[in-house]
Amino acid sequence: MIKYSINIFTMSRNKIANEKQKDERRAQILRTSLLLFSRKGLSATRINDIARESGISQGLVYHYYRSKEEIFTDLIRHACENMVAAARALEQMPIAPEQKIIRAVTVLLKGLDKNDETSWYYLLIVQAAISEAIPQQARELFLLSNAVQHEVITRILEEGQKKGSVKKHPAADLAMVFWTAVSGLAFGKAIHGESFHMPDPEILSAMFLEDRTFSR
Amino acid sequence: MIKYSINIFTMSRNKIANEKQKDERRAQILRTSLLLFSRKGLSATRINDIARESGISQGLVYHYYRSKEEIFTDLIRHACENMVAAARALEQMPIAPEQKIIRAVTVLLKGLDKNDETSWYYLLIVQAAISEAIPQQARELFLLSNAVQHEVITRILEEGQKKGSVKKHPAADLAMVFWTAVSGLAFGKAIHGESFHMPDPEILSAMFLEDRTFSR
DNA sequence: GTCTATATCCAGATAGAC
DNA sequence: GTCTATCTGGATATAGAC
Repeated sequence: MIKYSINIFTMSRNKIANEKQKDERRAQILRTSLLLFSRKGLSATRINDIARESGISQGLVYHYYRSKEEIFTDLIRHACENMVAAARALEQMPIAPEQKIIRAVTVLLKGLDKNDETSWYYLLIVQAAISEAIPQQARELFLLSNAVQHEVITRILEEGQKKGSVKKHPAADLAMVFWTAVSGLAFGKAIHGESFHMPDPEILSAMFLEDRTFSR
Repeated sequence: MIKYSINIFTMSRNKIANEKQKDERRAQILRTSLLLFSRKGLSATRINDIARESGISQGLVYHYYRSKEEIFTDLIRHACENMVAAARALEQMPIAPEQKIIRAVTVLLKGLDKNDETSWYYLLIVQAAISEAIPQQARELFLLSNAVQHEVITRILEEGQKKGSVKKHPAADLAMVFWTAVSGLAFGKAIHGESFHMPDPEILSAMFLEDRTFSR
């Protein structure tokens, strides 16, 4: 009883510390899971691999997550939130539409090229997109963020078409080719790993912009 | 003894019939496996699923194939052989390089759009490419055929550049973007299924060819 | 919170009857 | 050739000691 009451303070501090440590552990599990999932996919990745690579026991993983699927879905959620946030931020920028396109291409290519968590996220999304054997929730998150990204790029392209800096194909089609190219690159990266060298962003941008956009 | 000798003829005929039936069964297993692998990937596809979808028992699968991996590798081999053969055939055609590019784009897009075995093969290759958890042999086949395809397109692009019909970026880079776009489309197809509508082949071709190639 | 041990389940592969 | 029944291994998830 005494022990209990005099420890309210201490407990409170410990709780905070514990929460912090718990978050760190979770982050650690997420990080190694991200790497493994992005390389092998959900169903070929073993909880055991995740535990070993995280330097903890298999049982402990279940202290932080209820299942492998939950880890996966959590990662997809983070990935999607980041992508959507980036898309919205891009759209809000006070620059010309063609500059937004160039910037989007540049940022995406750089992210893919970096060979760190950022690129792993792309590959994870590729994994999630491609297999039917992923959690329902993860699939929904992915499709939603996909739709948002497509809409944003479509709007930017349309804006550019109005002022004549973007090629005149239907904007939705162009947007589709845009994301197609990006996923193709993520894909190339997934295949060839570090030896894959990204194309010059200009090659890609040029595919959507009118030539004069560059020459002036 | 008698039974044996009088059956030499019959056996011979049966053997032929059996061989034929065996081939059909194998083809049947391959077809259903192709569909399943292309949708869920190697490790999420169960031998049991393959058996059920093929209308046979699980045990019987092992009469025709030694393992799940063998089926997978067999499929990849077929896919790669076809891709390489198509690439070589394209290169040999007696038409202008820019026409070869247009034709390649058209054929690839049509194949992806068809929603039959052809498109499943693309998706299978995507599956194979993306996961580290595939048989070594399958990976090697894939990388080899990839290299060949890349070389073929590079040569065609270079040829076109000489006569001025293809854009002047480094040919190897353009070729990479070419295959990147194709895999991106396969990828889009994998995600959105039948609702995914392929872009006009011209949009893609135009990304590699000089404008005058179309207008003249 | 963390580990080890273990229960449970499921999938790949085999054996053997028909 | 085909099936059913079974073995075996491995992976998820849980229980319980510390």
